[in-house]
Amino acid sequence: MASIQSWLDLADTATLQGRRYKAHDVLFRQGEAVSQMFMLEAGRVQLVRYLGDGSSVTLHVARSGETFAEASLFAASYHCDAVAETDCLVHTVSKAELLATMSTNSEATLALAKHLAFQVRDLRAKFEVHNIRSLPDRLMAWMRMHAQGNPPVLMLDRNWTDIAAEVGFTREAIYRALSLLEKREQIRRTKGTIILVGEEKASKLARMQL
Amino acid sequence: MASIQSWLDLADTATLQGRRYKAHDVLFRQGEAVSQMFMLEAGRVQLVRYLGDGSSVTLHVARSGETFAEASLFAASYHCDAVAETDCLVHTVSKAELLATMSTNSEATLALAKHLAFQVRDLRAKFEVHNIRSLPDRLMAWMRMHAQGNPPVLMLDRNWTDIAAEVGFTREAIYRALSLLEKREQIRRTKGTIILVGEEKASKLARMQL
DNA sequence: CGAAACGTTGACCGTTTTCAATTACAGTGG
DNA sequence: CCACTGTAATTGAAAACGGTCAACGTTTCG
Repeated sequence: MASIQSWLDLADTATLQGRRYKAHDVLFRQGEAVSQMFMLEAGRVQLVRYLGDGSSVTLHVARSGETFAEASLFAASYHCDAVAETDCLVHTVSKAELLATMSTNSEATLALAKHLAFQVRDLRAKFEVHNIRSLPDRLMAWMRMHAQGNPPVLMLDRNWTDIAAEVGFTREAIYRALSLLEKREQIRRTKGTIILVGEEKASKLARMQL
Repeated sequence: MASIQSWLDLADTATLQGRRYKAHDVLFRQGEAVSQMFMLEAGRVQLVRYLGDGSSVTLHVARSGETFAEASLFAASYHCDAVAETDCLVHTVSKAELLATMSTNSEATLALAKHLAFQVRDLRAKFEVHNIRSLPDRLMAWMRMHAQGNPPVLMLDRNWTDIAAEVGFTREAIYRALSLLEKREQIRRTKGTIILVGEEKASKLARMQL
């Protein structure tokens, strides 16, 4: 949230408006002229594109803390619909104001670029993890990515149900994978933390047992 | 490729250097001071982070046409290794030059922001598709996302093997899904193109047969 | 205190992966 | 113009894997 505020802060604070929507409310429609960008404080917003024949594709589901419609800043009209999936609270910034600010204040633009660059890096990393088919492997990759220190230790600040969703498997499957990894001695579980055991030590055991 | 060039063009063209690497060559190492950013013209580059215990995680695999290490522009040192997976041709831009240009030329910064914003939008969309579990559904979503016109038609410029990889399933599974979708009349295949049949017409049939 | 959410494990079942085999082409050299 | 070769497109069958359902103990929180 801190990083998100950072570049929005650069816009004239006065123009930053908070606004509430109820579930199913429409924030904007495909084709409408772009008037503002958004930062979701709470709730979920669905971005959907409608095709010529009436069918649709969900392009993204924005969650609390995210900004969205950034690309619209560079387009004349929105290229998808934004509909509140739940009640939500968003902050809106006028496109015109933002562009005005950025044309003079290069620092503001840099802040935006930075925000986006990190976003890209994170999304790519997430994507890489999701490309791993095997559950144990994917989970290990996810844990490695979030672990720190030597040996790598993972601090669990969220519950496994959440993590399961992020990793892209069901809660149950994750638990099974966890106990498998523990049996293979690739990880060691303690209340609130997970220690990732080094390849060398673990892989020998794993190969024998399986 | 056009859009990628667009913001690199804004950097002093003289400083834009082409450079070749052979497979396994190292472009930069984690911890090194950031000196440049990259645009991959051809080949594949792996971005890998090493952990304290020597194990590693792949953060991303850059492919031809992509830029990478954009986030490093805002960091003092690279946070991962970049290793050529194949022989490749990259364009490099000095970080110092780029920052200098951007501090005065707000247009250049906006161009970068635009490039990144589109990247974010595309990645999110890709991600959304990958979150669909069912192969037929995911494939339909992918096709809808890439189709144009009414009825939505998909022009096949790549072979299915490639597409299968992008969609996140094996080649064989995709073929099976294709024939299933055709049987259900959700799509109609002809040499080089696929027509997406409207929900209404197709879904009735599908429900009966299954 | 009780309901709801979280953590955990087992069994069963449907979908995908794998492995294997076959067909369809496009380009190549004779 | 044809046999020849390699890659893409298909389809089949068996095995592996994760989803779903079910059951139960444990926390959490109003």
